[in-house]
Amino acid sequence: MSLQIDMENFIQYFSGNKLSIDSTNFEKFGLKAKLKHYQKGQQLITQGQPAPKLFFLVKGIVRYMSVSPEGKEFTQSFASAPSLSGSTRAMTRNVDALFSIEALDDVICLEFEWQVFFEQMKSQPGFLSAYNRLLENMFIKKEEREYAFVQQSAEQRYLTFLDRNPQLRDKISLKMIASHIGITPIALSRIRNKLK
Amino acid sequence: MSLQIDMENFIQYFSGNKLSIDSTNFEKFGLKAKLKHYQKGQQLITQGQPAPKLFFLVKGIVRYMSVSPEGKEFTQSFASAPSLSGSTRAMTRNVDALFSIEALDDVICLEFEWQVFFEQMKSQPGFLSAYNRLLENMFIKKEEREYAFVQQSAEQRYLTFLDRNPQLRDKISLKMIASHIGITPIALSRIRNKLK
DNA sequence: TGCTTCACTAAACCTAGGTTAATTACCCTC
DNA sequence: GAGGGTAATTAACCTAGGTTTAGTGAAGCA
Repeated sequence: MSLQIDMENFIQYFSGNKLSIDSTNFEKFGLKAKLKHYQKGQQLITQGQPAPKLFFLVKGIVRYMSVSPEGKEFTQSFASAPSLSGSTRAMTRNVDALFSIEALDDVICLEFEWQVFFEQMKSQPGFLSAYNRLLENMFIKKEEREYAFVQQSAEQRYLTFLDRNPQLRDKISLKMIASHIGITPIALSRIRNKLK
Repeated sequence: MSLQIDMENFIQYFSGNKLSIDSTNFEKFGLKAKLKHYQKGQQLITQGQPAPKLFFLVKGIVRYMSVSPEGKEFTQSFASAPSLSGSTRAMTRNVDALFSIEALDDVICLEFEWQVFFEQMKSQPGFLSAYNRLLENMFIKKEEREYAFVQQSAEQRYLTFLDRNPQLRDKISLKMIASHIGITPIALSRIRNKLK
């Protein structure tokens, strides 16, 4: 897989988010990106450590997860290629990451230094609007999740999850789904049993 | 309170968010804003209805709240002047609001049509960056809240709330705090009793 | 072939928080 | 100052989901 093709995907991705940049214009930017490969289980960023990087997933699936002081795992979200990935908080505020991003299968991605990326991109016409659009979407998703945690039962959250993420169904374990919807694997097993 | 002073606050607010616009530049924009007054209990936007407006709170406190199909209230958040207010989802996606915004005391605010506001502002140097910054902050807050709901007990969430919102403490009822941290007023009363 | 590890399930028991209902304490307004 | 609302508290009881422990089956490995 050539870098050229990856950049095409990247541009495509942003185009879908209403960013109009022609690819020649974009090429010089490509030089700043590293093409990386992560094996299943490896971490792209690590909880408690600086995470100044932005990733563009070309292939594979990742999971955002953190471990509480008491040792409980929580899965904030999943992301599958093609998509942008990284910790907004850690990148933009220059603080340590509150979660890790871990590869759920073999992952190929482009890696950018956020500060450099943002400095270069913010002058590109349309970039800031595309980034706004992205942030709005991210915010709206979190809002929906907040609502689900407070107003819905675990069973409802599980059904919603299945409904919205059919492509993940066979890729991730019950344990991960459970920690994403905020219950224990045992509780999810009970729910499954009840549903069938 | 003159409109002029309100615009000053508004500019000030954005300046704090790294937007540099000189006030003369801004004046022509001011003509598009309506200065509004809401009595305690009135709604700025209403759940289930279009909410294309952006508000700049000049005075007062509001609460974002929704009622579930089963009739349970949930308080998404509070906002006190000076700050921007509105439903990101409803404004930017042109859909009905999922929550209401209700005045908790007498509220004075500037009211903008989001579409017009955004169209005019997006060409102002610095505005898109300021808006990005705002969205990032909003997202990070929701992330923290998501984490709290999953990893913390109701008691911990209550203590965090008190800690972070000392200015709200005497302005809002126990019922509202309870519905904000995701429990019933009765449960919160028990927690208070246990704590004292 | 056995040994280990990990994913999932199942049963028994526990607890945080929900639900219902009663009680007090306030404000209102008439 | 008598009624009617609403806010907060308390107690009794209930339930969703957590915890502990045990068991099964598949995957990896010596």
